[in-house]
Amino acid sequence: MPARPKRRALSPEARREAILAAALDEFTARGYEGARLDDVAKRAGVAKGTIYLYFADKETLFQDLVRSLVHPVLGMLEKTRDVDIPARMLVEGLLNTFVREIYGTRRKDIIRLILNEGSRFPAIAEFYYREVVARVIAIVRPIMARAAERGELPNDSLARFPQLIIAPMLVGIMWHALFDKFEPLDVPALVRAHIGILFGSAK
Amino acid sequence: MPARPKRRALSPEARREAILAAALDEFTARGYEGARLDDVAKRAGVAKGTIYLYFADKETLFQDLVRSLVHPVLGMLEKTRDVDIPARMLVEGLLNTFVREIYGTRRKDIIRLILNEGSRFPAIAEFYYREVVARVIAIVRPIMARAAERGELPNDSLARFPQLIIAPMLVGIMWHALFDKFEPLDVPALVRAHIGILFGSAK
DNA sequence: GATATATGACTGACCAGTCAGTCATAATAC
DNA sequence: GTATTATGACTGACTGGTCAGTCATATATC
Repeated sequence: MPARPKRRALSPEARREAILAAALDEFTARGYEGARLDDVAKRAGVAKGTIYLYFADKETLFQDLVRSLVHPVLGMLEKTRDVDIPARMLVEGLLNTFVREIYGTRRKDIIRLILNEGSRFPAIAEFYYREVVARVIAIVRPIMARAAERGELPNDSLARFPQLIIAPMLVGIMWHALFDKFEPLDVPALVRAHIGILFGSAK
Repeated sequence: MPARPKRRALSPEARREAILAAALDEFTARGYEGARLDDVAKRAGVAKGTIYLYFADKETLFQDLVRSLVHPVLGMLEKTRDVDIPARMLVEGLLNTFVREIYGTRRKDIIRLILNEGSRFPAIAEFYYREVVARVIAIVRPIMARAAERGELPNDSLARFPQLIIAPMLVGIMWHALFDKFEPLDVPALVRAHIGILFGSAK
């Protein structure tokens, strides 16, 4: 039990994590431009110069932050590839995972950060599109098309517009950030209602 | 045809409009923090000091900009109040208006600005919630509830979560700003597909 | 004591907001 | 109608403060 952590008590990896965690807090609270590296440093318990030992500059810090939080999700995605399951099961799995692993965690803040700052960071937008959005669509689309052929779905709308599947989740994230204090939104219930509309209410 | 516009060629109102138009461009392109008033002035063909003759400060300029673009929509809303029409007709009208008057105009940039900066401008978020979001919900909810009772809708999901109605539009706006260059999205078709899912495809 | 790591005072660029001065136009005088 | 004076909208150089990024120095580690 180290009574008081001496300097350099943390491993380089742990220090990097501490800086990323602090950066998440600051970027989330103030946006990219508004976040100050002095505050990130203070929050991470580190001097400002130390940040520059781990990250080239503010933009790299931001991009590495996004990547570090998006990466684990890519692993989950891999598991869902090349499966042949009923459409409803896929969508329920996808949305439940989303509620649990993204809406229920700090990752929702990353989604918001990407949506908010993405147009000013083409590299981030492209990275996210290529690594996440395109992959999810590539998984979902053929399964929805098959479901439409089989008559599990009344038509091919979801195959043509897989965006319709996650749209309510994104709105849930935005609502939570902007309007929850005026009118709280029960996002898990929202998602259940959404699934009911897409596939007909379960009995 | 004035060969070269003399000083004070514009009416005060026109000058105010010019500044707001320039501000829309700059805030849209760079976000609130990123926008520089020097650039707004240059774009409006005005000296920086002039901006301060019309607006108290940067924040006021931003808020007045949002209000000036949201205001006309409030008028449209009024016309939709206290009607008793079939749910499908209301939703189609609402979404078509959205596509035409918001997605098809610069107003979509205002929506994005509100979604992006709203959490850092509680005044804006509250204004937008109270003046727009809450009103739309107040109009839509009873009509959806009635439709559910009448059997026009299979259940009361849309009455409980009117957010499900506009969610695809918001995703359309975001997609357009972030991912359209990688994979274009046909938003009017998206909306038609969405209506088909909500109410069953029209024959 | 040599190397690796960390610090935080410092620098320079940047930018919101200011204000003394300008000048086109309006008002008044003749 | 012309000259003189007054007005205030407009200008842009300037100021004060902020903050990303640097680097000489300090501290830990072996």
